[in-house]
Amino acid sequence: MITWSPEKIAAFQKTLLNWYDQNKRDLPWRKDHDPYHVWVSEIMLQQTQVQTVIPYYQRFMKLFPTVQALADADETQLMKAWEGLGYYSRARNLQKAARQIITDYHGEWPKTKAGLQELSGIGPYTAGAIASIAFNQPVAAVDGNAFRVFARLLKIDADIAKPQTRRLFENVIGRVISKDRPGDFNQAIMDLGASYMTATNYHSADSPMKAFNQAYLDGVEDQYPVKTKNKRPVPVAYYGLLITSNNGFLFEKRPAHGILSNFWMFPLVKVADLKVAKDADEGQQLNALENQFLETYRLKIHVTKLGGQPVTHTFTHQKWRITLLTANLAEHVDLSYFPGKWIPASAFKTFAFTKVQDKMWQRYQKQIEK
DNA sequence: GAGACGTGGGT
DNA sequence: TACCCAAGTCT
Repeated sequence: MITWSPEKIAAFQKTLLNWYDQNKRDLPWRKDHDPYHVWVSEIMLQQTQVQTVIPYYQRFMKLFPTVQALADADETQLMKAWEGLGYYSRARNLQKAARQIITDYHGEWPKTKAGLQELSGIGPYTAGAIASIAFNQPVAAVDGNAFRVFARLLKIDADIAKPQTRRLFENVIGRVISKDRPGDFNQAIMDLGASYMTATNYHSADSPMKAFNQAYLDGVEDQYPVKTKNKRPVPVAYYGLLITSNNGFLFEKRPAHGILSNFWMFPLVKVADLKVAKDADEGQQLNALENQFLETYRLKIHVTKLGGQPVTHTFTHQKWRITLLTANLAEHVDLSYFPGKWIPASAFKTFAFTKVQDKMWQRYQKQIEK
């Protein structure tokens, strides 16, 4: 696949690292090569932009300065620290791995890529990043940047959306990576991918690496990388319930698996799950919803539609459209059949809210003011 | 190996 | 609007 001569590889490394030395981004997790710092930043940066991560990283390090502190953190505090960052299993796996390091490894980090991948939440990319940056191992760290950069440099036609393609890129990078400065090499590729060689609006003509960019030299850079398109999010309709009593709002603990798992949220009922005819009107749906609450939870509610447009929220694979309903209950109703509890608004700040939950709350307040 | 898993930014 | 993209991993 790669046809570069040893001389060209050496020139590539030298040009790249010289550029990196002069132009590397000054980021909070680059103050040292502490594996804990590298690790937390890499997890946060998965599918997330640098500017989004910076404040989260800084707060996280103040709250949990060490692997031990993270291992000891309580669930609520951890999720509050991750609130709004998304892909929440990252946070749970982070703590799981911290506990693995403390108990299984007696506080000693595995220092190889293979060893690091044994830890929860650490896959081939993150293992390569930690191994190279923190432990100076000459291994590839293939993220979206590396895929994009090397696909263009070498005009690699493999579909980067396919899992098997990773191996090809790891092989290529294994041949060109600097054995002296593998961590800096990998980070330089990321900085290159985030500056001159972005996905759209790239500026390869100004890039320090343009002489090595075969796609650019051939005028076909717009054809790389090759990547199959994502599927569009599936629309899902919900009723969102803001049920009040003198004890606050009724919250439901979401299931342990699936989207937004384990969060305490305003109850959501999928419209498609209501036992009504497909062409039922809204009145029939609300009636069915009230019946379902009575039968499933032994709760007799009378819902009222809240004014305003439904709340919408788009995830990677689903597009939620939530019609908000309100209801009021006496504080002494029996909640023993309902997987939830009353939470006063004054205590909301002690719970981690997901974005969609926050939108529901904002919309409710706005409508109530009227 | 395809699909699930959040959110914010850009066009 | 409706995409696509951003330092991926797990099942």
